Amino acid sequence: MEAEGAAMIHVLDVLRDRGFVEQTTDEANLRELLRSPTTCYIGFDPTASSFHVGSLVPIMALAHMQRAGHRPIALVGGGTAMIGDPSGKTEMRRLLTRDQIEANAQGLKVQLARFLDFDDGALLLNNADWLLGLNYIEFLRDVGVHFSVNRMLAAESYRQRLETGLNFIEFNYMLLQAYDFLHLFRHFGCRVQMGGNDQWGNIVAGVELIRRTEGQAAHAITFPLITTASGAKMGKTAQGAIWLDPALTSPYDFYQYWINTEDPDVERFLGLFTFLPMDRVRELGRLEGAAIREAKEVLAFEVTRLVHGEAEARRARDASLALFGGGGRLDKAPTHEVDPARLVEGIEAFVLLHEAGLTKSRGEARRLIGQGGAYLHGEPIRSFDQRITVTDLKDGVILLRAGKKKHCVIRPAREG
RNA sequence: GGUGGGGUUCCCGAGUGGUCAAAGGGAGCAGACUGUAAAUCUGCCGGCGACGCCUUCGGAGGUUCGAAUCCUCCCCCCACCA
Repeated sequence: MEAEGAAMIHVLDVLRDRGFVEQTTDEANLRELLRSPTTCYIGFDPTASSFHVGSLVPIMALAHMQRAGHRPIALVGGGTAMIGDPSGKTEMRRLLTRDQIEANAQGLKVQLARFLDFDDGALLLNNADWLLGLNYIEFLRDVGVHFSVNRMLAAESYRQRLETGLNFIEFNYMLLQAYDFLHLFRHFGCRVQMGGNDQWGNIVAGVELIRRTEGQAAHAITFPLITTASGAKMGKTAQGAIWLDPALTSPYDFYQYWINTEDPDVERFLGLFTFLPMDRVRELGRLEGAAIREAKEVLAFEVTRLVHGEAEARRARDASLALFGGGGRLDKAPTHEVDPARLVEGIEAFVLLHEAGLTKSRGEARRLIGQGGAYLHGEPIRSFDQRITVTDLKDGVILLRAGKKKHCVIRPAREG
């Protein structure tokens, strides 16, 4: 790989350029280290069977590493998940059983495989493999000795929790994560750990542990906390998290999430969540006014393609264009089927709106209609009990809309 | 274990016998304005074929014509002390 090395941009610059880097340990040495193939890792919590958009940053970072010729390790925290990382969080996490964690880890691997090539060096490990068998006394003697409680208490990650209460099990989290790093260093020659900036203290604890026990240098790279321009956490909406699993968040909804990106975030997100060349990213970022929608379409399409594949991305885009622009196909749009017999009689609008999942209750549907926010084929529905019947079918479907963005295609169910 | 303070609708947080489905703020939703963006203004914001009915104020009982509000027991949380 060194053949084209001269022309290649250093990974660190790639990451920095794209907005991945918040802080690093001693940059000169890190930079030197990364000139040759290096093993690096990021830990992921198996607290669910799917990643959500918030995990895309570390996943992309690992992918960039592999593209640059390094070996990425995705470490599933099967052991640490049984404890719960207190970093930055105000409440203790609920503990999971081994079975749940195992099942979750399987789901995560499938998703990671879209970004990492496990046949070409990338590894998926589970720290339960070495943490669960630890002997307490030995651990205290070998690892515990290297930690100063005073320093741990000074760590930002523990400071907040000190005010509300931090229990002993959580207090040990830093030691275990440091031990993970040491283990990976010993068995896989891993020298770099990456993670969110809230992990800084934990990562550096590992770096120090390696230096003290092995006399070797290891490094840390942390990512900035990614929030939207208005301060919301990435991937969280009022409806819940945006998942990568298509069974939890449909490709259409996933695509819509990105289309609705706030203007000031577009360029930053293109850098973080796509592999588009930065020249192209900056070019798209320069678009202004309504033209910036074009950049959002590129963003939405690219991210959806990475996560769900080309075909699904196209279908999501088609459905989006069909519902919002006209033209395009409705195949993948949200759909609700009703019994044709009921359409002959007619279904009250507020009932149908609720059934189609456009409102949470019938009462909400009534209010929506009352406020003029419910539409039938683009026309406001006038009264809450207006009957929707077969005569409302157009091209075999009825298009309902709640507000500006929530659509549903009503289809008569086929007898079969 | 002791003492004191708490658990209210998605979140924060008022409310100490009726006027409470419960102030205020946030979040969310809709309309206007727009570009499927942001900001702003206005309205909505437990459920129900609905000017009424039903279910909510940690849980279970009780007092009362009437309880989120009073009493009893229980559960949980926090602070200080041990």
